[in-house]
Amino acid sequence: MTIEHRRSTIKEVAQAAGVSTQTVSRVINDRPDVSPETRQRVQGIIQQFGYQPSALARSLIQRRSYTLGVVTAGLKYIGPSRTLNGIAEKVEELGYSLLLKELPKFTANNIVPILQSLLSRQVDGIIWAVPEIGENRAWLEDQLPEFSVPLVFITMAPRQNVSIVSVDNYLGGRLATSHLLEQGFRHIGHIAGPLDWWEARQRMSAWKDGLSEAGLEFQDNHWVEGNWSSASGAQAVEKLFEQYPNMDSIFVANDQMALSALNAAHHKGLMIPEDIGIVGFDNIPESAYFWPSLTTVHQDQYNVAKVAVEEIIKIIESGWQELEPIAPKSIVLEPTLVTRQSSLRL
Amino acid sequence: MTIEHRRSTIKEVAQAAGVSTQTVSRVINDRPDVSPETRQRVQGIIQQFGYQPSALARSLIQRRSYTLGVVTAGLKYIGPSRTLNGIAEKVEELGYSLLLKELPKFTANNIVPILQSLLSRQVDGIIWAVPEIGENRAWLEDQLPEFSVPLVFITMAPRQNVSIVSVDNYLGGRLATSHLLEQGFRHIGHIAGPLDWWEARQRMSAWKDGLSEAGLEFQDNHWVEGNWSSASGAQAVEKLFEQYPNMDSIFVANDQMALSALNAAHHKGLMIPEDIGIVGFDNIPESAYFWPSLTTVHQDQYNVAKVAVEEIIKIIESGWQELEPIAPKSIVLEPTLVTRQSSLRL
DNA sequence: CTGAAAGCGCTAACAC
DNA sequence: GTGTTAGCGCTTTCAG
Repeated sequence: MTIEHRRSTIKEVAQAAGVSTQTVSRVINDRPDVSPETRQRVQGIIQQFGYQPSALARSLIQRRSYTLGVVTAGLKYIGPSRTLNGIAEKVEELGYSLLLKELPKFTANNIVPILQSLLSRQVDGIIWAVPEIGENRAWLEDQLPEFSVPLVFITMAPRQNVSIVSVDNYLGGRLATSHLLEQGFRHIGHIAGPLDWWEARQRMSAWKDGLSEAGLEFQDNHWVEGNWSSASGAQAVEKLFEQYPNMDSIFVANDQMALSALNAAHHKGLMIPEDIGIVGFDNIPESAYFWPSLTTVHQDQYNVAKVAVEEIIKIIESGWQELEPIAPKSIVLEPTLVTRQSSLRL
Repeated sequence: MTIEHRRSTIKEVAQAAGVSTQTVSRVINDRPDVSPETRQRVQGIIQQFGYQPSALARSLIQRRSYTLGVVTAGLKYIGPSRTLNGIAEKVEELGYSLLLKELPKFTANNIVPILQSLLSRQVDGIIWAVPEIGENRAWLEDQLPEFSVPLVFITMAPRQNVSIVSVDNYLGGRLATSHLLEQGFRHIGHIAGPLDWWEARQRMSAWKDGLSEAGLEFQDNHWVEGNWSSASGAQAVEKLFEQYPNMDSIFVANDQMALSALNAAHHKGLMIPEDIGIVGFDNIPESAYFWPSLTTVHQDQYNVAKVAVEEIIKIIESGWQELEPIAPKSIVLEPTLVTRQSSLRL
């Protein structure tokens, strides 16, 4: 089986087999109405020519490309790339292809051309895997009603009439906070993610609510905002120690920043978890090998992605079979707490 | 500007504007031979209809899709996803689209269908971003001669008549080893990556050569093989300490495994870098915040990717303009050493 | 069971 | 400047 330099066409195959192009079409589409002999002969020629039908021509006439568009941003971060990983695997598994667009910035606002580009290539659906930040969902309100293909969002605040698959970030924050309380920590600080991120806000609210339900006072200098990076975490933790001298533990909004918190504690000569307990968020693979190993909230981005793909393909297929349209819904997956040395003092 | 539910066609625009489809075509392609008035009228209708030409139909007739195929594997790892990040950004910048295929395994052997699928969608070129492992380049020998579109590989051993963009892994390994020697370490162990990976072998050879050029003996129990993960690094370093008791430093083939080496040293109560020096490879962003901060070899996967995209597009465009074909070449980028606390004892 | 005709949405090549 | 014809590679529809 070789890949011909000049790809052969259905016409050439038909001529060589002495049949019409429709007959070849029937063979490659496994239609029943071809005599066994004809089918065999045609298949022989197909093999011999290394013939492969043009997905392009097919998409054009069938109005269906078996291709999904995926829009992402910040692939250099672990979260988005893990998500893309899940999408790519699941899509492949279900026999679709993937057209990838990466936004130059998380908050890119001229998304119309991106969408146009995807639609002009006849994608059957679009997965929007860009985190919800600031006003970067504003376009949704005007555009969605007249949108021509199914659209599924990954990780954003629930909305009416939109299909969404998310991890419950609020629950994750609650798990982290409760755990620290159970371990006897009473002065829990927080290093937040950038608060224009929906996810960061969710985690922070959970921390606040966790404190207040435990009857603990919350002050504005008990938390500092970071930007997810280890570098920002280093700055944040420094400031937090200053602002909150009797702090005995920190819930950090992601593992990279938590790493810096561990690092800062070492520099100060503090013992972890005796002097200061630390809990992260994400459960990146390395977090089990931090020093000490990091307690963190496990969120399965990979699985979120797979569920999103299943959902959109379900919607696509149902539309194509003219079945009942599937109502948009929010699917929320639950994170879990992974307890390790950085917080366990009981 | 709205996205119409039913996408309009060139024919509809032509009718509405009272011209032929050809004229509309000229307008959307910015051809000069249209009168200003006609052009304006047509553009008005285009705006009004929200008309967007079908990239599919265009690709079909022009035999050119302005789409690149990219084949990757192991997106859950930092390296491949960083590479994809660079590819996606550069491709976007140059006005192309990206069709993404992720192999289920690094060593998947039935790559013909993958290639077929890409070619059947008329990609203008393919970037092969799967690491070279075991025999997973075997297909190249038979297939390449008759390959119909440009193909550029990222990170593999140089070969005749193949376009390749790589980081010089051997040089990286030499930088790491020399640095440890300069710092006065004389008993340098090595935690290798999986040796069916070309990159892992390069790094290891450099370590061996570095030792022997310094007149140091090398023994087979001075190194252990890992699989890039922190978990494997933890096992490897344990074994290495056993096998090589008077070891005073380790060159670890990537940062994740180096993290485990740091961790193991802490557990053993060893001081870093006084008792044991450690150097990693990759320079992941977190490595600056390990405890202590990690000396490592910086390889710019992002830049490799960008160069690869530039190269393939250069080849594509030249082919299309019927210029001199661009000869395949190997482009090798140089890594640099980033010195931090884990190895600096002078 | 098989083929001929028409056309998906667009553009190349030519006419006028 | 503009329109007509033909056709990219395939499938749909309908005739036989």
